[in-house]
Amino acid sequence: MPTSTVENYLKQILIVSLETNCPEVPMGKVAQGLSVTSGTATTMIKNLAENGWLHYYPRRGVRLTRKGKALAMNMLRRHRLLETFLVETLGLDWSEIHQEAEELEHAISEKVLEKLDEFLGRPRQDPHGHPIPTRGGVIRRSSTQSLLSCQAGSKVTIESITDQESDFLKFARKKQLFPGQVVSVLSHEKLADAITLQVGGAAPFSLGSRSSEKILVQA
Amino acid sequence: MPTSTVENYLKQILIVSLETNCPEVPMGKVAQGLSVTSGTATTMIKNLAENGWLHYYPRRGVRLTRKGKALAMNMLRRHRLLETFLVETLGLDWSEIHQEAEELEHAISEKVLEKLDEFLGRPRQDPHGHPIPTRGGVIRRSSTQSLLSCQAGSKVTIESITDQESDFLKFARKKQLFPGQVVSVLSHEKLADAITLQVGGAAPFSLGSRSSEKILVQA
DNA sequence: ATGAGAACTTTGAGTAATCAAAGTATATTG
DNA sequence: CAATATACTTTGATTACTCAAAGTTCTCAT
Repeated sequence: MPTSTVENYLKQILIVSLETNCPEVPMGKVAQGLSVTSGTATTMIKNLAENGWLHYYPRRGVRLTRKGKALAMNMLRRHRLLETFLVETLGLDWSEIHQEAEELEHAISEKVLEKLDEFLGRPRQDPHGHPIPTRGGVIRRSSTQSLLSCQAGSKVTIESITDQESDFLKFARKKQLFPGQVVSVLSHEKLADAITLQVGGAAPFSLGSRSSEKILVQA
Repeated sequence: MPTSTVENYLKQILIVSLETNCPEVPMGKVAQGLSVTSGTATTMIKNLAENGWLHYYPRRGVRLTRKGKALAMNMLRRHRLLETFLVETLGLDWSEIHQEAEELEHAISEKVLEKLDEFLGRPRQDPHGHPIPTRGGVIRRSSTQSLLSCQAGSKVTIESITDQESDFLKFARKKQLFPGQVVSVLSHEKLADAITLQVGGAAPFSLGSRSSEKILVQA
C-alpha cells in the first residue's frame, strides 16, 4: 500500500505532465507543487524510483512508469469525483472543495468510490470543468486554448478553470466565469497585457494574462 | 492539529470508558484496542498526557480530560455519521462500513461533516443502533441490558449490535438481528451457556453468551 | 510474607517523512 | 572562456510513530 505522501507525489507529477503536455517533469516543479524543499523532493523521488513508481533522470527530471501513472490517474479520479460530490450532493461552494477533496482522496476505498460514482450518475467532469478519468485510467484531453489565446471579436465557451485558489474561484463565479458559460472577447491588447470580456448581458471587464491563462475555452 | 494517531487513541479510550461505564481505562485495554504493543501505548499515552488530552496514572490507567473527551466525542460523531452515510446513501453493506469509516473519519472536515449531517436529516443513531453524539458532544446513554441478561419468556427490542466484526454482522443480519427487531427469548440455560431465540416467524435458534452479550436490548 | 505471574514501563533501534545548509553540476552571459 | 547564477543533490538532524526485549511493580494464592 502506498502512503498518502506517495500518492501526492505521483498525482502532482501527473498533473504537471498533463499541463505541460510532456511526460518528463523537472524536480523543481515537483518540489514546488508539493511545497517541500528541493532536497526533500530529491530524497523522496529516489525512493519512488526504487519502488518502481517512476524513472528518475538525475538533474533532468522524472517520468511516471505505467504503474505510477495508473495510481496517479486513480488519485485524479478520486479527487474529482469527491469534488463533484461535495458540490452536487452536499452543496459546498466550489471555492472550498479542493482542500477538502485533497484530504478525503487518500481515505476513500475503491469500493466506496465506485458507489459514489454510481450515486452521482457517473459524471464526466468535476465542478471546475476538469475531466474525470474512468476507472480504467482514461482521461479526456483538455483544451489547449485559454482565454489568453483568443482574438478580439471571438466568442468562446468556457471549458474549465485551472486554478484551485479559493479567492480566484470566488472572483470567477462573481464574474460568471464557470464551465459552460459563453464569453465574448471584446478586445485583446497584447502590449497592455489585458483582455476585455463580456459574459451574457453583464458589464464588460478586463483580465490580465495571468488570469486569462487559467481559463480554458473552446471555440 | 492532532494527528490521526492521537484521534484514534482518544476515541478508543472513550469507547472503553463508555462500555465499562468507568472513566478510568487501564493501559492494557488501550494497547489491545489499538493493536499496538503495551510499550508503544505507554510511550504514546505519556505524550498525550503532556499535551493535555488525558490524565495518566502510572500502572493504573488513563482518564480523558475535558479537552480529550471533546475530541473523542467528535471522532465518534464523525465515525457514526459516516457509517450512516455509507449505508443510507451509498448502499454499502453494514458489515463493511466500519473499516471504511475508520479511515474517512480522520479526513473529513467539520464543515463537510455538518453538511453531511444536514443531508442525512440529522440522524440520531448509526446503522448498528449506536447513538450519534451531537455537535456539542452530548450522547444518549446506551442500554445496559444485553440479550444475555434476558429471562426465558421475555420479549425485547434490539437497540444495538456492539461488534464491528464483518462476519458477525453478516450472521446477525441473516438471523434478522438488527436494531428495532423484536426478539422472543424462548429459553435461557445458564449452565449450557445458551439462549434460544425467535425473531418474527422464523425458526428458533440459539446463541452462546459471547454472542448474546454483543446485542443490547430494551424491554 | 513470599514467590509466581500478570500488567505495566523502559530502553534501544527502525521507518517514513521532513528541513536547513552545504556541496555540485549545468547553463548563461559578459 | 571564465564568472556567475540556477537548478539540483547530499548530508546531518528532527519528529512522530512503531516494535522487541529487558526490566519493574503489583496482586494474590499458598
